Amino acid sequence: MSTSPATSESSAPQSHHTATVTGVPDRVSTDGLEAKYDEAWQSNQTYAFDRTADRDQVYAIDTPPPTVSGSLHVGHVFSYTHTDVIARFMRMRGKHVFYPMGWDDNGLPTERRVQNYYGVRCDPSLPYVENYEPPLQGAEGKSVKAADQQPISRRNFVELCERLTAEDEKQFEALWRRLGLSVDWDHTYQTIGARAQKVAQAAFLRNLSRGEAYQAEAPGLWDVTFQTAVAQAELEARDYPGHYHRVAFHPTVGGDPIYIETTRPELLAACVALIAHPNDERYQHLFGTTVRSPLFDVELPVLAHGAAEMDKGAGIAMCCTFGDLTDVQWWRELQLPTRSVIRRDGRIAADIPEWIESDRGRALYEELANKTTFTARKIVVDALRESGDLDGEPSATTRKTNFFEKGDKPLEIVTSRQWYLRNGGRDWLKDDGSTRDLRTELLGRGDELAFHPDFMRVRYANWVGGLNGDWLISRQRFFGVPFPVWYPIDGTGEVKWDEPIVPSEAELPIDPSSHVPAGYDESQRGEPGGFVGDPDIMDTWATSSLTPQIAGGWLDDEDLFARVYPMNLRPQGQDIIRTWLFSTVVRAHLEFDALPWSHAAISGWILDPDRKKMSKSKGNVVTPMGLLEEHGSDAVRYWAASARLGTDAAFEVGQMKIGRRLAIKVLNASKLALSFGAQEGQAQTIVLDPTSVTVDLDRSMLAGLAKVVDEATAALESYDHTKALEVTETFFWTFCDDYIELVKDRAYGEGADDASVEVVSARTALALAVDTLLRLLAPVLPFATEEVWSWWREGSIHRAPWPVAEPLHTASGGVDPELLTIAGHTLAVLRKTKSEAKASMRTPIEDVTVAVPAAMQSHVESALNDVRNAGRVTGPLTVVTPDENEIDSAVHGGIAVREVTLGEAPPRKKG
RNA sequence: GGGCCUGUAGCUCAGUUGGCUAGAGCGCCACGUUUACACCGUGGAUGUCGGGGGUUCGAGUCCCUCCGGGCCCA
Repeated sequence: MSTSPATSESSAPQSHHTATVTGVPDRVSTDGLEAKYDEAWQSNQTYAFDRTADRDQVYAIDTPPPTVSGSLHVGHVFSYTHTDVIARFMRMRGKHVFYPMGWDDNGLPTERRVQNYYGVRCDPSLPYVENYEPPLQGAEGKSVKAADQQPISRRNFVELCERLTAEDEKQFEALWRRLGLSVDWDHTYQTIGARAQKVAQAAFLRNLSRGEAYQAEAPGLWDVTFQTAVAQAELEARDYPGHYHRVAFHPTVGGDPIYIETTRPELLAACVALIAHPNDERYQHLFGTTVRSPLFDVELPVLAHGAAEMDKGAGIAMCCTFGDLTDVQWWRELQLPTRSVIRRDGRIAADIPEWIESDRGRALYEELANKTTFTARKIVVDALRESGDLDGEPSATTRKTNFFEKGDKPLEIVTSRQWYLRNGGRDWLKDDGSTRDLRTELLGRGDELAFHPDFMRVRYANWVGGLNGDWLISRQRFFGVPFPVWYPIDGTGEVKWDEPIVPSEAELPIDPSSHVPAGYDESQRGEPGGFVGDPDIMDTWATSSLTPQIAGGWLDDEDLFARVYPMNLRPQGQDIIRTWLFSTVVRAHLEFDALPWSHAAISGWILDPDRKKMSKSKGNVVTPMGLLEEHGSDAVRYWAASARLGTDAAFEVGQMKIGRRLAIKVLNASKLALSFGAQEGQAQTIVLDPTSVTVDLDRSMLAGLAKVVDEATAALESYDHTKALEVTETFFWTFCDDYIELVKDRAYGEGADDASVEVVSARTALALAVDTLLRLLAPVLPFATEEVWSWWREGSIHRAPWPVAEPLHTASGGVDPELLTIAGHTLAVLRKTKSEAKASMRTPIEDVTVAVPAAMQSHVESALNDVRNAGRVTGPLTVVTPDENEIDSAVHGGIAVREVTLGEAPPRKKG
């Protein structure tokens, strides 16, 4: 290995190289290569980014930051390998690859883990404590009760997070290094780190100043467990068991009761109207009239709205504040009153609402106050049953209900003041009265982005087209990036939410719970005439949507940023197109009016043998490190690289074994191909001069190789690593099984010193082929190819130029690549006669007649000497022309042995 | 209910704008330890291309329909 700092080798044609073969071991092995080359690559800075490179020479990758508090699984290894293959290809193409790695330590998983590990809880109202030491260390597994957790400031909490995740990061990095990711480890970032906070806060303030971020008091989805608002992108619809209750409402003017069916009778007190479809014949006469609710006796209008489903339940629904999103729609479009009864903790509000006037209604409500929805439901249903307003008994049903993806209780809808970021989900009427169609603009960005595979574009378009609101970015949690705003408090103690005080960008990052806005001092916090910090934090995606900016040095290192942004590639999974990919496009579009990257490579899932998505809960999850140790990194990479982008792949140990075999074959075949001219224990010089290749069979092989180079290059250029691997691998096996076997004898010649043209032709062709094949395989098998490279070349193969077909085309002198195929078929039929005679391959053929279709005869003739040697033909080999009807071209191209006389196999050597 | 992907050998998958007799690897069977390789080599067998219909001289490929699997959105 060269110890000089890595630079790209000159892209001079490989023909000018003279290589000295010195380090071929007696026995080759893939074992230990990972540690050996990880260290070499690190000390040689093989993957260091050259930050003097201009933008057009740079290939920048916006790597998905894995969640550090989680654990890496096989799926990570799978998709990260796809990215690394492209990174290595681009690097060999002469690009300066910017390939940083991030750690996602922002968000609920880390928050919970820090709480349990250290026995603490974040309370932003507390002051920062220097040199804080938590009560517990490594209490993981035992869940610490909330009451026993020590409350600490947000800054202390973040510090503990960084302390805990530092360990995780080390483990993650060790795995990535062992896998052979060509990441520049000097460029790492964290999503809760100071830089990320600064970028997230600055981007937010810019959004705010342009009117892209705004606050609104609005009904929204709310998780009662985590007590935070939840965005559309975090929803998950799940089947949830419930019961239909048929409940009677009574017309104010008297008459037959009207029955509705509801799954949420506990919301009866929050009912604001009954609503049916305007075309529903059954309810025409009721529109415009009023009814009284049972138990609570509240007078309610009967209204018509198209969103009422005629074929569902009774066709008429009770509209509450708020049972579901349709209730919100009705509330907004029909200007209905707001009658909330559910608190943010999911319990029924304590105070008796003023709209309930009857004594029995108020008495019943008192029973409900402070109860959970579950208990409240029982009370209401019992009361309905008693009053006779429940028709029949509740009937079981299953319905789709919205859940927070990390939660396990159905979401409620509560009204709260929240921050929103415009994302095209809602019409944008600007202050000056003009409108902006952000949705169409963002759909256009989706069209602009090159998705691999292309059909993934549809998922983006469907999501953007289906958005029903702006992006809710505030969360009522404590751990995360705080909103960098304060609010003035007027003389009466009223908080002026509409007049946020913002810091300058230079002050960022700030925490409004401990920093003080300019012009105030700490004593004024929370006081009339003073200020109060925004208590909320940002949605983690509000930071994660800025990874290209965070990794690229935006606002801190504008020189770097100009060289790497916008980036070239966003690799990720298909599940987060709606979140990570889309939100990143939104931020880049708003801030820079451009895409954040030009390509998106979407990897599929790993499925277990039952074709189910592999998951931890299945219990049989293989640890990635164990996998790499068992099979070797090249082998695991081979398995990953065998699966196309966008396609789910089976977890297949068999495929890894094939990869391992390929890696070992690369070592062994290269060892042979490079050592024909070697003297025992001496260095051997190989001149990689294509003009030395003079024999037609050798030229034919190079012609085939040239085609492979073209195909593999074209495939990788279009992000089809599978195709590139397949054509390369197929050729490599032909090279081993046919070409090497055919030329072996000639390449040995009369010994190492034999410099006859035929011998030199074979040796040179072998070396050129090894040189080319190693480069073609280097992105998938970085370790084995680097090992071979170290035997005879300078520097790292991973900084060597990607092969080009032109010199190989020239060297082939126009010889048909089919020649090798046909010579291979001829050798195969000779082997077949021995195999069928159950004879050793060493058995000499004393006399043989081979039928060769006329069109192929000249090719057979030109390779005849090599064919004879490889087939151990010691006597006459007669070529005859078969009749048309005798030719079976499906078998060995139509070549067949007619008559054969086998000799006596030489005696076995002693083992 | 809408959208997207998918169904090819026992298994995992290729199969280009429709074009000769549908391929590969694994596994399986038989043979063979030849100075690169037993973590090996050589040879062999293996198909209702999910079903049905249509377009075409010709369909694994295009169209319709049905069935199965997966994902996303209602």
